[in-house]
Amino acid sequence: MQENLVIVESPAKAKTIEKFLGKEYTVKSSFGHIRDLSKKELGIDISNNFEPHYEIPADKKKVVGELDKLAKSAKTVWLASDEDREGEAIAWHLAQVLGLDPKTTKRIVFHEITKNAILHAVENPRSINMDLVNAQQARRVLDRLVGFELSPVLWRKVKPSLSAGRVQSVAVRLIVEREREIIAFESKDYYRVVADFEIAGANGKSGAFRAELNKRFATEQEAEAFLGKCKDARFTVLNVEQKPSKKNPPAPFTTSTLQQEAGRKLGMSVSQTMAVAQRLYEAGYITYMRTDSVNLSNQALAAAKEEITVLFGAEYSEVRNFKTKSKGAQEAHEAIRPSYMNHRTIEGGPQEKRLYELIWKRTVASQMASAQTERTVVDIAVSGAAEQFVATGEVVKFDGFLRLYSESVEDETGEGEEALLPPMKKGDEPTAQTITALQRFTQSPPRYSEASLVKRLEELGIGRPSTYAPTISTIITRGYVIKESRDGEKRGYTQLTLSKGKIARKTLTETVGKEKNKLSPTDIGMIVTDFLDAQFAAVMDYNFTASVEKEFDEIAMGEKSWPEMIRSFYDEFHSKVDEALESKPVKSSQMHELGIDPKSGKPVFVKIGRFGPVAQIGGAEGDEEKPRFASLKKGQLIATITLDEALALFDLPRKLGEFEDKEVVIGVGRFGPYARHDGKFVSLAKTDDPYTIELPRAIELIEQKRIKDKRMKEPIKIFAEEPGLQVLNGRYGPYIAFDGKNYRIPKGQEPEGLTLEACRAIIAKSKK
DNA sequence: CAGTGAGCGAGCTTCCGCTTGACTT
Repeated sequence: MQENLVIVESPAKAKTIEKFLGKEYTVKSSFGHIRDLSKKELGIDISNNFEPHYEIPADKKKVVGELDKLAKSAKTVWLASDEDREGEAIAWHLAQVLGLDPKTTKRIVFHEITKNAILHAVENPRSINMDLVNAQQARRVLDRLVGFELSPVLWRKVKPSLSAGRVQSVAVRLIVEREREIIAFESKDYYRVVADFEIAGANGKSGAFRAELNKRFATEQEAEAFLGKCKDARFTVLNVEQKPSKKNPPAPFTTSTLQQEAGRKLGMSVSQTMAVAQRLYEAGYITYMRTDSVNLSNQALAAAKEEITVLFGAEYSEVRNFKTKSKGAQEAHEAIRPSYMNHRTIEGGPQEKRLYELIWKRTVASQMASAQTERTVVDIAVSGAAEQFVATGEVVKFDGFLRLYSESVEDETGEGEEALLPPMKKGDEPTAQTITALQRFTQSPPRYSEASLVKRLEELGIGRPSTYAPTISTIITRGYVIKESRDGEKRGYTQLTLSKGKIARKTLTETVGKEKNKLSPTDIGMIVTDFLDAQFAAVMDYNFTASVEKEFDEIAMGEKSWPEMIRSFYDEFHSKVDEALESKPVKSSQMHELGIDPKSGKPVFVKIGRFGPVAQIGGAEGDEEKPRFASLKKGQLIATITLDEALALFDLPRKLGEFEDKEVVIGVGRFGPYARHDGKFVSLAKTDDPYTIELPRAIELIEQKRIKDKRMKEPIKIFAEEPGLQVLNGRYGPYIAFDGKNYRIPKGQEPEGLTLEACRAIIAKSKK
């Protein structure tokens, strides 16, 4: 009989802890929650104090069965789930399901996976904190009520299969509101003036530097007038100011900041980042990746200090403790950090390596000295003008953490580069080589990226580290939001240059609005947001989560009863649900007229049709002829599409001509632009434009596809001894086909290198 | 799954947070 059973949430954690605890302890994992409200029904008895009905989901039965067996035969069961609301609830559900005796069941917690922390926890067990459990039940019940009452309202009033919830609906609202700001934004132009100066140095060598005028001009005329004044002006250094400044390293990674930096520096999506981090965690390279804590264990602090001293010298080390700023943080874990500070790199795929290195650098940098810089600001007067030029320079006196890491910023403008300035003093008279007035434009706020949306949600205290990635995928799969890149448009701008006493005017072009993987709302996203906002303002409020969190905290402190808290929310909420069910359905089929089609003379409409947003020519009242339809492209909105854009949609499908006596047709389908020939589809390349592509190129694509298909069908490997066994290429990668059945090849095995014995082993193994 | 643009209307859809495999050809 096993003396002790310890139950944690994660299997990787269980493995590590088992090593620390020795032979008398078996450590198992619950794989997260083991019970939940029914999947199909509400699972809450509203008239009976919101009594929840919990079930063990089908995919948890096995784990629970195993734990039950072990618990029955153990003398002491230790519940070691995380120390937060959800962890406490997991412990309670385990105690309930496994029928554990409160007297012999011990609840233990630790924030870091170190031998000392765990031994200390084992020496200081407590019992389950029911107040904390109740706070979790309140959270769970509230989310269920909101989600399962709002969603059916949407099915009835807007469209089937839609969803709404405390987190996702607010996430969509953020994106909708940002889009509306962008639509309403009117860009204004202005002129900024930059001068390239030269100044004679002490040793006869001259130094060059750049300065910007402290005033921006509203019109070209004003800018030109100023350049005119500069023609014969004298430039005098008025003031030189030097100020030391200090830059501190950023805190170690949390889930949210890791997602942001991996997005910006490595171009990874939020879900990619989490998948790679999961692999690093399972391989033992990093600590747990779903955390809101910036805390590092003492052991980690000491290891970082040692590593920094070895790599850069003791003067680069500075031990720092960071404090969590984000709302609602529960801090059950450490920050995301390398398990071993002295492992600068790891074995693994390129993504694993890069993400690990990022985590390593960020963690180590957080324990490094501040960077010391000296900023110099020089004001330069212009004779005959009130404006002044300002040159700023920055010299790094001591690089500190910058030697290892600098945090990136989203949507950098690239303006205001800071360089080293040549020595100058008051009264010096630099000469202006060229003075340039550049037309610039004010910019609309940027669309959210996945990571910047996560950042905003975290600031609002909405969602948890484990839900950021799933929330994004939910709002995309529901069709509320799309992730899209835009090429941008060309725009001309004016440049005035004063050089050698003459002003030259030039028009240059630049690309604006180029975006990669940004989030924007769909028409349905906008309609649902407006509907919910009008009917359920309380839930859609950005502070809703924060205010219910406050109440959950009061429940956790034992100051409030959870059914009472839910009751005071629910009664008003439910009456709003009833009201909304009485309201008129949202007129999603309402048509907006864009204008007249010049070819047919008929009106052009856009509306939400059965299959989404659609443009329509004709079909006005009294028109006998059948209207023509064309679906809007991804990213086009009913609110903003122009007549020309709508008309362009009718140019597809296009017949290009014939190839091998069969028609070649270009269209745009669910998977993007395609060429259709002889009943087969070939996707166009990213560089091909469906509106301009010509027959020879389409034939090229069709022939390429044929070669590829043929290659796919050819077996990777066959064996003379066993002709029925083949290694083939399939949709999901290479696999083994044998005796009418297919077998996947385990990770880490090269399909080309498989021997017949190895294949048979794989088959035998999977048959078990 | 690569178009579709009605009128019999069944039965279905959905939340947030904790955690990982299982498994498609």
